[in-house]
Amino acid sequence: MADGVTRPKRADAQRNQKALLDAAAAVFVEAGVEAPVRDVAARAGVGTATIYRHFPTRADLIVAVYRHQVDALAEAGPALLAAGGSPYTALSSWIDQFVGFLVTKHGLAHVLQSSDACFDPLHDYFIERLVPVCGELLEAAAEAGEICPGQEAYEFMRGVGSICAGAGGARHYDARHLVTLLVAGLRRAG
Amino acid sequence: MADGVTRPKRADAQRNQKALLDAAAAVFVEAGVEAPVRDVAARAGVGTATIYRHFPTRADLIVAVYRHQVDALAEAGPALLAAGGSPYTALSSWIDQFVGFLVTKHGLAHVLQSSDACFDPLHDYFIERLVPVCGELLEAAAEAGEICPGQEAYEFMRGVGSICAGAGGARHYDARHLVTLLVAGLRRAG
DNA sequence: TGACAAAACGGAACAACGTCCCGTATCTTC
DNA sequence: GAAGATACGGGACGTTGTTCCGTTTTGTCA
Repeated sequence: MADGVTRPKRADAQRNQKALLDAAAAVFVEAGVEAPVRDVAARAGVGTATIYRHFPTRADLIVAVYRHQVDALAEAGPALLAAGGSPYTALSSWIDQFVGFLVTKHGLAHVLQSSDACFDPLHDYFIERLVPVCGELLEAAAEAGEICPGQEAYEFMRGVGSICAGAGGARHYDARHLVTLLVAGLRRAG
Repeated sequence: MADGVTRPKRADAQRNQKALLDAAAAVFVEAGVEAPVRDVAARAGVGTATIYRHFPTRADLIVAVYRHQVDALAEAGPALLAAGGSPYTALSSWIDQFVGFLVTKHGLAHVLQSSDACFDPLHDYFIERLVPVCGELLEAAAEAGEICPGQEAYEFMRGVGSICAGAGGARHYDARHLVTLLVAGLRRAG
């Protein structure tokens, strides 16, 4: 709160923060989100301590890199519902978008479901932004009688995330297909 | 082959191997299968190199600890099919047993789906023993018209494993329930 | 029984990584 | 342009996986 009154960051700090974000985005693509901190720092041309100053935990850095995309996903949910198709179709499409997001970010799904406290900020951000949206979609589909009611949104999202995490470089493994099974299962099992 | 002609291991080697298995089983319960190698060695009262001599990779140790239980699971599949219930019920029960096995072994599901080459022996052992069994169950259920045909056993097992891996200490996450959804999805989606 | 060679052992050593500390450099403000 | 606050850089420390090498234990054969 009261963003305006806080003194602006020093120019070099702003520069380094941007350099770190760019470097992290590039390194994450090449080596996954679990790439060594030193690599990100080196690519940004800063010392290792600087990365900790700007992003106390790795999770903070990951959140900063992907915040826009997560927000876009969060906004896509209500849009799909409002688009007029059936709620189940909207749910299905949204989950598919979520899967598409996760499987293209090497290692992201993996750390997302990690129980390591160091990733809590990441976990919390995803929960805060996406679980409510998923909850709306599930509820709408349940009210329309398209799926069995009572499915917890958090649990479901985590299940989808887990299935995506299993995709890490495996052949003969189609996360999209398995998630389709999971979504289809909502129609039948309670 | 020709087990009889290979010279038996030295007495101290046999002793240490047993001590390591016992120690590993205990440490895995307390700290998960990713517990530090030093901890297992210390609990067994041996040096760190000894553990590598007996079990070149961590996966070899894990396989040795859980081999009996995996074998029992593999044998349970045909038994369930022969028991007379519907193939879908047999499949469902068997998968439930698999889930029960995984969720009680901290971290096992997690390393099972790891892409780290160090876990390949573990991965391979599970595939070799369980995928064929799952394939039989899937095929039987498909032939009985209870599920859509064409589901790859490996992919399905891996999906179940991934869902279990997501359970690592999370509250509000019921791996069994999600797997039930996945199994139910087999009936509907292709 | 005693000695010798093979087998196995133990702990130190090395490398990779996450994290933190402290002396130094840079920036803002006046 | 000087002073104080802010931020920086790279080295230091702790943890873990893995390997090397001098030492000990074991099995065997005289």
